[in-house]
Amino acid sequence: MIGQRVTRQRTAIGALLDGLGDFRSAQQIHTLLAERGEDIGLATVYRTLGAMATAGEVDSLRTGTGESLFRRCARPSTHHHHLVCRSCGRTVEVQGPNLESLVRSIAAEHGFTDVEHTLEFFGTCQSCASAR
Amino acid sequence: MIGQRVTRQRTAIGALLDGLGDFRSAQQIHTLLAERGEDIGLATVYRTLGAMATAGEVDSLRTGTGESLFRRCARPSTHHHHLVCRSCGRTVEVQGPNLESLVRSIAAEHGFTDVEHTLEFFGTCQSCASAR
DNA sequence: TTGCAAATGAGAACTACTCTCTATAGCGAC
DNA sequence: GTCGCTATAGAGAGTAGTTCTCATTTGCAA
Repeated sequence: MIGQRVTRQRTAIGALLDGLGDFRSAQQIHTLLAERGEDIGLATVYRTLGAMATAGEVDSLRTGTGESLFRRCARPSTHHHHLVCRSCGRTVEVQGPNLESLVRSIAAEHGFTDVEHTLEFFGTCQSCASAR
Repeated sequence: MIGQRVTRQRTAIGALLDGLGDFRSAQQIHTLLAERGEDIGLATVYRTLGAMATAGEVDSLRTGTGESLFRRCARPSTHHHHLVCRSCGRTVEVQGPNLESLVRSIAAEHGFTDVEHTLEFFGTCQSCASAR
């Protein structure tokens, strides 16, 4: 997993993420764990999710309101983007345009290095739209 | 400008943004105003920038750390993206790929509506790279 | 079984932002 | 010019989300 030790907390967080298809906030994950009877500190949830995101084991993104969302992705290593429902978090992986060459050319053109990009799509999914 | 009244505060914020090419946070703008002798409340800076962003008078984006940055753009109405230096905020407007048709097709494919997208580039500019 | 560093948890702290409420001040009418 | 209405401003409290601190616990190699 992340560090060197396998703990009850990390195992529980990993297991929860495996059974969860959609993006969830750290707070939601904390609540879901509590509902499963896993009493894990919020700080530990944040720490673990952060470490997993750094290790590339989960994908993370930020909503327009500044909240971080996490999700275990089917294809963690390959580059992809997400279409996320802004009300329920339902997530679809989408194959974005290939931006690698664009990134390289704009970086070179303007003398920038270490250029990263963020591309995410937010919308309202069918069931949330009809629920309204 | 935004609402109906022209106030000292709004004029000062507008003038500052005009002389500023790069993305700045609300807090930085507040500090810059104070350095110019404009004693304007932080809440007013936030309110004004928020209103300007809603009105399309300034562009806003969020950094990876969840901070909102603001900038008066050369082409406010036309759709464009930004390459932003993560240490000094230096900004270049870039012509991104045309995502409109992609957005429409993925929205239709997955039954999503009101789909928006965010695409920003963050890097290190030449002077910040050599300063290190 | 022991020792020790990694990991946890509770709660304080922090950051960025928003709200509340009273005072101030644009600006159209006179 | 001045009056009056009400949009706007400012101070400071409040909020949400996240991170830090530090004492305690625990995984795991020896």
